[in-house]
Amino acid sequence: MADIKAGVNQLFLREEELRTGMELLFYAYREFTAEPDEILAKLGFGRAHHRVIYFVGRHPRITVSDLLAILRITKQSLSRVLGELVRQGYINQTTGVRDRRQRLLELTDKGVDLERELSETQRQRIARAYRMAGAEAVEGFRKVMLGMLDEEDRTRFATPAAAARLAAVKRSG
Amino acid sequence: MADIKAGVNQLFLREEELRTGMELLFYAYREFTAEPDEILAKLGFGRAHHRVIYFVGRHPRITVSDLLAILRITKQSLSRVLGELVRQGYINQTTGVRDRRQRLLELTDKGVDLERELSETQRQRIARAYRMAGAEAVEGFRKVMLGMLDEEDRTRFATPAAAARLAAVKRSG
DNA sequence: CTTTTATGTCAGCCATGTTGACGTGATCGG
DNA sequence: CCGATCACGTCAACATGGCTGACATAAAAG
Repeated sequence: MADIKAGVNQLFLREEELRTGMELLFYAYREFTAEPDEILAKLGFGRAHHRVIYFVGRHPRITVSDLLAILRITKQSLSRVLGELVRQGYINQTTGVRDRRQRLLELTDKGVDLERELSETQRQRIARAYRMAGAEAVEGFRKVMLGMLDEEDRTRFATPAAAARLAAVKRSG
Repeated sequence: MADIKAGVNQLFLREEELRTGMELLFYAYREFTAEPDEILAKLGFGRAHHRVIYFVGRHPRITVSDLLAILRITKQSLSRVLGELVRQGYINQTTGVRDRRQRLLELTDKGVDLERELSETQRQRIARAYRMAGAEAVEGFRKVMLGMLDEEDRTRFATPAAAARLAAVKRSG
């Protein structure tokens, strides 16, 4: 009897704990995107533009295919926002050297400026959270977040060196 | 000279660390929503329906205003999805007793079933991440995630007791 | 030389957010 | 008790950003 009650109670606590985790993710993500969204709106851009600018900034000379794999959207969806960013001078396209079918993407100076402005508030938010929580908590945060990813994506974060090697192999324009 | 180099390097490490955090959030959220989205699509629903079902399930007899405050969308946007869910028998509306202007929302049995099905994969994903990371890491995860929220939202998670009291006061239909 | 690949483009659809205007019934404050 | 405010609903129009399907071109690969 005591055993059963303990079991049920533990199950309840467990579910409550998991739902708290789900909600933390929801609220954190919502607030994480709110501030850049305001800046973007003034430029006539949306969150999709931000994602493109961010990942092109993060992976200079990335190919369109690789960017699509990160974003997990269709090329038609990407082309709309990417096209605007190129036409308005935030992103450059250069033909790949090794493979001339590729269009390698990179931020212009204007693009770099915008990227920094957009991610500034986000970096500050994370920096604040890291400071408040402490180094040990940050390590725990990373472990849990990594555990949430599928195996495939986890490799992206395995070791910076490994990720860099991977990226270099795939690029090599 | 050595001091300057160290400073610059530390700045670089710090920014790299923050960007890794940003990306973890992006990838985790993306994968977190992917599986429920598939189930929803089969029913002709979208992620917006999921959010409504989730939070109504989480806060039985919640008012429309309170739900709007959680979701941070307009009532017109909410009414579209909420209306569908009510018409299709996933959610019940009952007139508030203390304040007859209110429409208190709660899941029907059908709604509870769908909610469980939708959140099942998400709970599994979090449970797996928690197991892999360990109890101490989970505590760190929670600390960091809380630090990402604005003060206002943080209170929602302060202590379960406080949150329950708050909710009870606001409801009391 | 044929096939596959990387990319682009046109057209149309859908989900979900927005603003603005307006209506109804319930509550509240003076 | 009456006017203001509040909770909620609804109609209309629009924007963003996903999607599918079809088709085109140039380069690489076999």
